[in-house]
Amino acid sequence: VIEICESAGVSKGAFYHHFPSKQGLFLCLLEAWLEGIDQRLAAIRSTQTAMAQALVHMAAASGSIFAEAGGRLPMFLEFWSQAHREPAVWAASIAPYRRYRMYFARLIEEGISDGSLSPIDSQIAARLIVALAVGLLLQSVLEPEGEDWPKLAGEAVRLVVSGMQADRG
Amino acid sequence: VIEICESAGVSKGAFYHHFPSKQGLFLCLLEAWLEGIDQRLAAIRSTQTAMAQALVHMAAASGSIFAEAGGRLPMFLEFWSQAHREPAVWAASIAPYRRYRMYFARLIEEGISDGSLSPIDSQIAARLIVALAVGLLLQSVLEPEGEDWPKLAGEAVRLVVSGMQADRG
Amino acid sequence: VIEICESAGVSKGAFYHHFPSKQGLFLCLLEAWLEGIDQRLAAIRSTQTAMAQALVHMAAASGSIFAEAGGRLPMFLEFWSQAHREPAVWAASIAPYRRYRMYFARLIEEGISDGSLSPIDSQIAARLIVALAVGLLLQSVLEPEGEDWPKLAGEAVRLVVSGMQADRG
Amino acid sequence: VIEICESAGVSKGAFYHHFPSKQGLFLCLLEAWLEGIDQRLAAIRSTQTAMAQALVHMAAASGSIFAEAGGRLPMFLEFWSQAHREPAVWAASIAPYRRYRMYFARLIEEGISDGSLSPIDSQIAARLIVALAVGLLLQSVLEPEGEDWPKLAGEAVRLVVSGMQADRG
DNA sequence: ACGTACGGGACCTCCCGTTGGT
DNA sequence: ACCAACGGGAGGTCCCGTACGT
Repeated sequence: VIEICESAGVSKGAFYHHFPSKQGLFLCLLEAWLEGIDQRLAAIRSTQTAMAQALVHMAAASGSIFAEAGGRLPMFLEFWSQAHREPAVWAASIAPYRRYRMYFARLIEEGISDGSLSPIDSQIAARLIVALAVGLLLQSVLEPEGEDWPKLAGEAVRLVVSGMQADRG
Repeated sequence: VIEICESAGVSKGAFYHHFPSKQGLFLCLLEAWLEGIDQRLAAIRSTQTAMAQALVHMAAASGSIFAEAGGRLPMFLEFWSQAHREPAVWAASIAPYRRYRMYFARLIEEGISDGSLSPIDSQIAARLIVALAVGLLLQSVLEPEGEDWPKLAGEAVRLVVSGMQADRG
Repeated sequence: VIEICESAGVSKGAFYHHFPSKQGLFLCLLEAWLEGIDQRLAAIRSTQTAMAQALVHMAAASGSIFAEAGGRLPMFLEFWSQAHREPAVWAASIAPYRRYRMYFARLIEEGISDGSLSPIDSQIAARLIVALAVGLLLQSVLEPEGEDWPKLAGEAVRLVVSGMQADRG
Repeated sequence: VIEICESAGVSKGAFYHHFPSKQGLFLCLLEAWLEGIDQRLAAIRSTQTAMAQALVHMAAASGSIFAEAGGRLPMFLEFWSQAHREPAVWAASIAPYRRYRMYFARLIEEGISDGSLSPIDSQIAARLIVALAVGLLLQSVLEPEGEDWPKLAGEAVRLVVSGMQADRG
């Protein structure tokens, strides 16, 4: 907290006037970050009619997400490793996980409806997408250099979508 | 550390007699865990001729891996969050990543050779596999209940392999 | 201080506009409280001719004093504990003690004069009265429920006055 | 806590190795203090056959109690003014109050049995005794100089016992 | 090999009082 | 008269690792 306040050029008193706790700040930052991601995803979704194409575009356009993750994920990892014991904070921290799972499940169902995807299990596919995204984000944070992560994400999702189109159960 | 020692029924003195530090213990645990995984992967690989099938079997047989991962989340989080400060931890964190990436890249190349997979980019596919595995593991430890993770992993990998077979670039 | 202000529905700015400090408020409250007590004691005293009866009536009529004391415990504790560090607080804490001691000493002397009390040491008796009053007040705020404190105070003082009448040194 | 540790010549680490919290230390000290008082009271009680005399002796022999109070009560007052919000600590802090009330109530009942006291309400009389003791202790702490508190306590209790013997309800 | 007591220091949180503005 | 934002610093707690004994 001292470090944060010094970076921001304010005092600890000011910090605790604006945030109920250190975790309160992190939850705010998390929320703001995810909101930005949501907006970008929604924007991409609205420009595409076929869901299969929308998913691929989302991955390919994930440049800003990877760029931001480099600065934020480490912070959140540290936060989570501390907040791990407090149920309330913990619940708020993993809620986004579930949200994205539902979000992508719905996208996939729409993709099945519009015919751009095979009739696969949307829940499984959504977990796959989320796991892939999280896994790639983690890798990118651990090895930020020497790899074009957005491009890799695009290719990977293209491959997965390819499977979603080909799969016959 | 105290918590760990109490769980084990020993004292801190005994702990520091066997391990150089807390991170030292975690490194040991990680190493032992990965070694076990390696052996199981190798065993599965040796029973299958077609690589595509081997990958699916690996995922489907991941029950013990998921079981062991449960409760290890704090360790992972601590590792990841410290990887940015301590080079030793960073090295230990990414080494397994690299190893599995190369391992799966080779598997995929063999799969392409034996015709069970399309001629895709093995590096990209390997990263996809690793990211998917890590992402699913993370999901499983975040929500350990109410889900058959090994089965889900099997389905997910089947979907991905399906894509690896269908993909034409 | 924040708590006080929130209870009052004002802000800290308003508080420090009206009071020099937290202790300043407490001094005001103490003063106002004691003033009210003084008036009530004087009123009772004026209705009684025999001092022994006056004392018993004062105790029996202490209902409002006990009622007001309820919830003031934090204030008393803060006062007492700070009296050792800050001379100003110390002075404000013991002044009422001294005043009441002298007040009751005079009452007792008058009681001896009018024959309603034995010729006891008025200083000692006054300290006894004050100590008893403070002790009962403290008990009442520690255990506000399940006890009729004014009645108990009346009985206790009757007992003490009984001793003051019987005592032969 | 820093202050305490510096006085004791140990480190904070050592402190929290021996006590669960600062309040834990205070509760230990309180317990030790009260235990000493209990022993002295029991010793006096055992040397006297008539309870009325025992009470007077207890008060007259309270020199060590007053002497110790000067050093400890301020500490406990400060402690209580902080622990005021925590129910568990608070309960442990006021329990002695109740214990002494019961203790003296029993003493008084024995005094009534042995004929050295009139048949008064033992509960009321016990509260009176405790209130008197606490009130005198508080006064002695606030004004440690210029007064022979043990002697005053002896005289006061003699007066009260006098009332307990004379009282006819 | 193992245990107890301890050192040292970081960390979050709290809270009184001030300040500039309205 | 009143308020939000803030400064400054004390304070309790936690926890990794060490020292010394057995």
